[in-house]
Amino acid sequence: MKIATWNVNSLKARLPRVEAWIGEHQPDVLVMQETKLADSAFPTSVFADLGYASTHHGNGRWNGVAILSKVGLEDARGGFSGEDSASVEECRIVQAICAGVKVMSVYVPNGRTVDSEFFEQKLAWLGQLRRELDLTCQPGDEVVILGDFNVAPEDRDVWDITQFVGMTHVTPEERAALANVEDWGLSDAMRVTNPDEIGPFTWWDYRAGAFHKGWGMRIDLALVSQPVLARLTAAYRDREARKGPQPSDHAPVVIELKERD
DNA sequence: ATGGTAGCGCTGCTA
Repeated sequence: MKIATWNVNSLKARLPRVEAWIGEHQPDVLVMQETKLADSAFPTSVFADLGYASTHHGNGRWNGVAILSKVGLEDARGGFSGEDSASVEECRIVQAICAGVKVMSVYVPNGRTVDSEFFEQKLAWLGQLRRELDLTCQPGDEVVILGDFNVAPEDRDVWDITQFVGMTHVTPEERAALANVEDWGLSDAMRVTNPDEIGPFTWWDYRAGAFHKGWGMRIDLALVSQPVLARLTAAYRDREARKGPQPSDHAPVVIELKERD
């Protein structure tokens, strides 16, 4: 079972590349972030023609998350489960059961600057994500949270930590909020399969030729529960997808799971 | 060229 995540930075702008990527990589499940679409504009039929059931949670201009699956899509639901969560959620989470695996597509708030209200909202959002796990499932379940976390878990997950003094994505507060999610019972799949590497990076700024200079960050993650970790055979990012005309600024991350024993 | 680029959508916001 191949599960992929990709922040597409506008599905309208990226649809041809997404279709091509699906054709080449044939994921069983593909989750996306930053579709920037309203639900009514989501190209359900395009993906259906490719063999995928889909669910989308978006308002239009900002954010927007989706799940595509050709192995079943049950109990699809957008937003957090707790009451009064709509204001904090902002069309940044959608989930479904795909072939018995609880799959979540998340787009964690950017945080902008450490002294802003948006930074506090980012930390609160990650707190809500932990609460969602506590409320809706157990660590012994098969759970995968994939998406753009906008947090680099370690210093080696950015190209030059000295460039990040006073910046978001690397602060102890953000890393603690991410760790609090992982402490529920999740492992960072890419780090498990690449224990000694720098990165590998999944995002490069469009500006200043950052991609070609290697100025990237590893902020797109696949967090897996222990039963999923036991099935994990590979985790990687597709750097090729960042190349060529009109790329997203993010590369897809893929995990592969063996059949259940 | 003294921030840069991309997307949305039409003015500036978000990343």
